[in-house]
Amino acid sequence: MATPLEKARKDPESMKARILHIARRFFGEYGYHGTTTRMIAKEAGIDSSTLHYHWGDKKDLYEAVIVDINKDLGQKLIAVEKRIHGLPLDQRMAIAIDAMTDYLFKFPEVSNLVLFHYFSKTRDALDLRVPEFTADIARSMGLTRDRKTTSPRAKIEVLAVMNAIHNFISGEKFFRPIVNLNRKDYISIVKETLKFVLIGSFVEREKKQKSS
Amino acid sequence: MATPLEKARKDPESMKARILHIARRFFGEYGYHGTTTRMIAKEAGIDSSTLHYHWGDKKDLYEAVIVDINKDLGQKLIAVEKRIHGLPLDQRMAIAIDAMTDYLFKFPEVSNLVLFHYFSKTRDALDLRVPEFTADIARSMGLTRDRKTTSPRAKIEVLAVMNAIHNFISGEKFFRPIVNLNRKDYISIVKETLKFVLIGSFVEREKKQKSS
DNA sequence: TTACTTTTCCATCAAACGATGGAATCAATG
DNA sequence: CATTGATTCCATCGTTTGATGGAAAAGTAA
Repeated sequence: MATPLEKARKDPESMKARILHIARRFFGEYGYHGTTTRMIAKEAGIDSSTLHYHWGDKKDLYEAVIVDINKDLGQKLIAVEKRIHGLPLDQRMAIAIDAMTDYLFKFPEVSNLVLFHYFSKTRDALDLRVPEFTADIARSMGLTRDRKTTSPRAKIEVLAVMNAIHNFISGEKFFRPIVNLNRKDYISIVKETLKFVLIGSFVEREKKQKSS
Repeated sequence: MATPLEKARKDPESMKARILHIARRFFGEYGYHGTTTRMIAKEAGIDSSTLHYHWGDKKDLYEAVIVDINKDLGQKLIAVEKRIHGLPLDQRMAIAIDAMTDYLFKFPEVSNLVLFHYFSKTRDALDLRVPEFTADIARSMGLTRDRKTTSPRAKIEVLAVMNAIHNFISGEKFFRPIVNLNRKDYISIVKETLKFVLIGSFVEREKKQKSS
């Protein structure tokens, strides 16, 4: 029952996990085609055939990476959901944005890989079913009227918020020189701006809805 | 004085322009490493050596593509700026979001390439200086107090807005199945949502600033 | 036509890439 | 110790990729 990925996640010291971790970073930075198995193997200090021994083909390793980061992301989202449950909307959003931003700045490959997966195609036909969080987040943020279905509008709103966060993490190397700030200041100004831009409209709408 | 790119931009019927146009699409969809010169040549119905004859190395072609889309983008931004000049902030933002969204949905490679350029590295050492629009947009939107300098905060705000737009264009193939809408409805709901999310906070802040 | 230039294709190269078979090494168990 | 299984490396294969030289074709001007 234990898949290779589960094994690797349980024992972070294993070579399997070591390779997976490095693969996350490289695939995140250079994308699927921009990353070679030799790059990963060299960084891990092993031969590329050892990599193949543990994870099979490049495609298989990439799929494992995608599944891996989606598990991490899902766990983090659940943890955040618990923290904000029951609070008023503005606090819910502020805390969620802070927490997710901190987390993603710590593991930027997650944002990198999510965005790569959104925005680019791959020549190799790899079909990976990725868990879909938009509906859950929409529910957690109280954007769904109906308990069961989530409207397209609500999902689009969630995507707008999530992507806004991912962008500043993945785009750091490009954006930070533009604003000319050190990493610490960049992170703090990003968090401020995200909260400023993203929260206002939602809170305002909620006010109007309650008053009517 | 006429660079190859300028030539190609002036005569859209030429083989040079034809290759450039196809290269835009492929580099936008598959990224730099995900695109092969053979793919582009095949799509253009020519031999890859003909491609090389016109544009030189792959790196050179890619650079030409980046410069090309940045010129297009710059021209579009200037055109939009003229339309919104003098209007109140909420209208300025609404019109700009509408216009840019329409434009980018028509030429999605532009968003694709911009985001690729933001979020991913390339193995080949290609250093392209890309024109930087954030300061101009910030000025055009009235986010700069000082005439000459643009604060980091203002630039980050501009990036947040621009990226929000790019995301929904580049992410269409991924997001549209999630919301399960046809293209027309997707575009319209994206525009609505962008205006809803992005405009509110800025207008609200301006109100407060004026009243104080 | 002829002479010359521009453009295109064909054949091919060297390097990089993903992948594999098999020998060598290490670890665990009796 | 010997045996077995798991792990790692080395050598190498077949393809793909970017790139080039040179012939063929198309276009231009006298």
